[in-house]
Amino acid sequence: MGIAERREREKEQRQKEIIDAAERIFFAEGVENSTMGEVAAAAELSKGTLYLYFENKNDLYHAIVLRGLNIMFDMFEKAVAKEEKGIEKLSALGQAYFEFHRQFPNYANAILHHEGHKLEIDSKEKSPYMGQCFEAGNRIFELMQEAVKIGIRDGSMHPDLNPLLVSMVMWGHSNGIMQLIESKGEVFSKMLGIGNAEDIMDYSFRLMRCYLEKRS
Amino acid sequence: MGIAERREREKEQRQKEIIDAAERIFFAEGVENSTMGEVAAAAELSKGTLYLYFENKNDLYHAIVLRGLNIMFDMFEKAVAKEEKGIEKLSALGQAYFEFHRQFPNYANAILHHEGHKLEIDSKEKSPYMGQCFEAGNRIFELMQEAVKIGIRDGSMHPDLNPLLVSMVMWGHSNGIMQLIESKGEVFSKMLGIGNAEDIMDYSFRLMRCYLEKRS
DNA sequence: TTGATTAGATGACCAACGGTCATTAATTAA
DNA sequence: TTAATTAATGACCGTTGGTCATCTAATCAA
Repeated sequence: MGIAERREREKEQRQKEIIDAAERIFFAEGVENSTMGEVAAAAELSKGTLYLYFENKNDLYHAIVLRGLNIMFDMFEKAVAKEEKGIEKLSALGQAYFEFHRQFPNYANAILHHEGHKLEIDSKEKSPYMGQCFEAGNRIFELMQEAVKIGIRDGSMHPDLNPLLVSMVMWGHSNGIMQLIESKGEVFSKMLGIGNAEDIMDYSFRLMRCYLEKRS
Repeated sequence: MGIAERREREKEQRQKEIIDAAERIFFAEGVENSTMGEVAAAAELSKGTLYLYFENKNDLYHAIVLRGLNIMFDMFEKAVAKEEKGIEKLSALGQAYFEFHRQFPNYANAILHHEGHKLEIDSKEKSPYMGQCFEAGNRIFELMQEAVKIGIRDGSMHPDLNPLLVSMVMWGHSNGIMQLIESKGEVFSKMLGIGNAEDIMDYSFRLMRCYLEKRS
């Protein structure tokens, strides 16, 4: 029964090709300024075919976001693995976060954009890829919580910290900074003469470390 | 020569009425799900008339954002005025920020959404209201910087802090947290049993205070 | 008072887009 | 060879942001 499997592989391949094409188009012009027709042309398919593989434009977009989240998760996993102490794990996560934005700015922006949209709990409009993004986000989130817990246990972090809350806050803070850099970084650096993205990100992480470290 | 002035007043009145109508529509359904036709109907005008007062839908949207930014600025001004020490001014700013979100969630969301969009330095597409939003944002930003400078001068804040950078970071962090609450707050509180928006915001500000206070 | 001038308002109209579906083409099964 | 199933198509649809020739009414000049 090799035919069914081959069909399955071909289907996945097609899907991958469409996402590749969508990345080229969306990243070049922005999602809002891109049309499904353009993506179809880039994938050398008809527009209707796209809808055999994705529910709608937003679903296709979330397929790209999912790729980004998976890359991010891999980088985060390696970051926590290479350190022993909890506080250092978190510091490594911060570096990995920045490194991800440096290496994959397009995926990073896609994620930021995705984060900015309200996620209904009983989402009427939850497309398949949107759901997968939600789960991928949760995995990343659990990675952070685990690091905080370890940090509290090994004494490198303040014992009063609430792992869940502090992870939320760190995630929010990091994305907020990244979004600020992304949206206004150029304006700030040209008008106010402050450094590049790296400097600002670095400053932010240094400040964030203040509230994580065990205060003597 | 009262006619020209009356005309001017009437024009401003019409504009105000259109923005009022747009708020009703946009806030109820979300900008993306609202049409200019709906706004026109709500304003009891034809669609074409809207374009005599606003360049496009986005410009009209930014007129709403501008209202929000002006309210925020007023609240921030009062907040810094009522405290003496720099660190307390900043703390009051944090409270005012949260209070703004509590009192004007619609304006707050509009601002968050606006913050998430890239601002080109030589914006080809800078509409009138978009430009005014940029300036209003700068005024708010200067308010924060001033508070940090005062805090450093009066010794209530760490002397090594860079007013410009730390204001940027605070603004980014705050918006990041608010966006997280807005987009995932419900999910988190229902799934993970953590508190409401106020708790999270409060936790965030308490942590942020760690990196502002003078460390002994 | 009246005709000319001007500014504001209109809504029919257009192009572009996301999304659909009856039809066609190709592959597999009988 | 034929029937049945699956994949792909592109003409088509409804909606939307935005435009523009036309109309209306207030203002002005005489």
